[in-house]
Amino acid sequence: MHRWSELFIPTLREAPADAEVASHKFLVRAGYVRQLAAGIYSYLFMGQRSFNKIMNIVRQEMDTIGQEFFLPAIHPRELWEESGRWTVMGQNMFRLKDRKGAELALGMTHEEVMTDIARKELRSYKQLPQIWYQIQTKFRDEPRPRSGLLRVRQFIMKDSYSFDIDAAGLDVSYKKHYDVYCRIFDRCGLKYMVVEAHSGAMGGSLSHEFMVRTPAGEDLIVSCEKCNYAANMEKATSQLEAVDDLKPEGDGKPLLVHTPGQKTIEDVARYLGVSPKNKIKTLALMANEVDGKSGKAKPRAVILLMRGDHQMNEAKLSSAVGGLETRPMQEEEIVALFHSPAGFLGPIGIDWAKSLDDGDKPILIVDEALKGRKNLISGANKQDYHVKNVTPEGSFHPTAYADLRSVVAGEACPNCGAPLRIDTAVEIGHIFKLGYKYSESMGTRVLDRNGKEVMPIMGCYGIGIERILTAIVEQNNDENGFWLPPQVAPFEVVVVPTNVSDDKIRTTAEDIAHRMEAAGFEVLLDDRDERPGVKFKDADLVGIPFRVNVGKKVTEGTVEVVQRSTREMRDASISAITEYFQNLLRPAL
RNA sequence: CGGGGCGUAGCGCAGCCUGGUAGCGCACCUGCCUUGGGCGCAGGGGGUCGUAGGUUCAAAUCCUAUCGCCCCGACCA
Repeated sequence: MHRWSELFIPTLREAPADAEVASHKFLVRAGYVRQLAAGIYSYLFMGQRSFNKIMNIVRQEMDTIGQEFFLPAIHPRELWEESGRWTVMGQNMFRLKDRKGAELALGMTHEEVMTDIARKELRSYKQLPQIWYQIQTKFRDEPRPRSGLLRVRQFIMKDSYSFDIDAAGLDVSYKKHYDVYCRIFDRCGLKYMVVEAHSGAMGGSLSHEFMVRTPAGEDLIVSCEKCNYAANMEKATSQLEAVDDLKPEGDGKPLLVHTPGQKTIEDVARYLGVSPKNKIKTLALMANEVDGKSGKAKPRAVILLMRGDHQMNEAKLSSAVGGLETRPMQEEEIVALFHSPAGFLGPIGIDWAKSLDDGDKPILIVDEALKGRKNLISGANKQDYHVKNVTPEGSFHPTAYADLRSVVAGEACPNCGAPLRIDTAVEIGHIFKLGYKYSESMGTRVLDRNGKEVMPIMGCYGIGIERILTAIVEQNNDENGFWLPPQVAPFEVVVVPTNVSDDKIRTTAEDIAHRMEAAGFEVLLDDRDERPGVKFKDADLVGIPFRVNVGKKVTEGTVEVVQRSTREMRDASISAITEYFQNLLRPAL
């Protein structure tokens, strides 16, 4: 029997001053967690019970498609050098040395370790497919931990990895994860959405994120009001309304116009009496290209053209340039390439690369929204001058077209045309087709049915355990506290005798708690000698979905059952209390 | 890493400007009282004022350095 009087449930009347988001405030106030350092938390009794229940759900569902492992948290440097991520991960990886001076890292994720097992053990297509998973602590030295448990430096993740003989096999493993993730989040009582995600620079072909809408979220997701279209901001697109092109002026060839002192898009558009939609925005960047052979970084100019009223999206840019790092050009670099000061840049008159591999020539990437447009206005690469009659493919030739533009709320859904909305959200799960990256770099090979050596194709799949709890709290709270669904709550029912000095009330509460526990319910008996108000406030705070008030009505043979989420209160018969909760919590049985 | 803010009792805060050896509410302990929404009364315990150095007869208070935490931004396969 769990007696509140004997447990450590340190509830607080006030939240710590540095807690901002609801889940942080309430998980601390409810005595679930305590902070040890920035982004590092201790999980106390109530928190740990809840995490255990969440992990059990994850484990049960994952066991239907995969096998549970438990891998080390400490990894040798050499392993991460093989995949190339020892350097790629940079400051985000916690690193340490052992007494002999050997370098180690705390695992941020486990592709390397899993792949190491795979390459050493897997020999034949007959051993595939495999899905291996674990529930393990991950370490990431986040530049800025924040929002309580939402962005931390040590956290629990369920991560799994699939190995398949071919892309069709990966499709199956991927789909299995997709379905299992839906079941897991459904069982956790979450309202979530699945969005197409930016698959990164690592050659991944497909990726979905499982997102929970909440103001506390750090990610932006775009979704359609009408159809089921949903995508990460980094991936989202929209239908654009057609724009009327300007009429050609003069002979239709590029025409120099004097625009003294007019530098910004708005200035120029106003000065020339046109819409920014007919103006080309020129963004000048430098990318750091790493030479495959020498390993040396060399700068390469990357110029972007966008419609005047559009905003560039960093992640889309990153995809467009194959993951190269970019930075804005310095003034001297701009002058060197365009022979013009910033503010009057344009694509005309420069020898652009024909492809990304075209020597050292500057790269010109043009946003899809400019494809097919005519008679635009761009800078003239000359102080105080712009050019009219600029037409892609006619006046200049892009290296490539790409989607570079950030979607704006209210634009039309690419599927159905209804308005799109943009919300902040928390990522609770991510599934990802990895492809051959690790098989390739770390040398995993098996023989196919023809006896030929082939690389297995991989997928990786993650769920943030803490984020499930925090997302639920973000979704289910009011001014008094929060409520968890019974499947993930530390207790299903809290039994509250209003006055433990009253023998009848106390013994009835004891009896109810014992009978319910015997019937298989997770019950917390609040046997503290406190005033009812104190106990009710605490009961409301700590996330338990049902409360049984044992009070004066015991003389009538009844108690009150309160549903935390709705505040709905009903009388229930003391003698039939276990049946009451059977119907409520175990309806199938 | 850039910008801002904060470190005084378990939690929330005042005191600092104008130096004189630390206070309030809640929590905690004891007793009485009370028992349906954080009751009441009385008594009590607890703080090297983040740390180190400096100025001064005297530093929570002024100066310097440093550490930590929070927020905004950058970053986040």
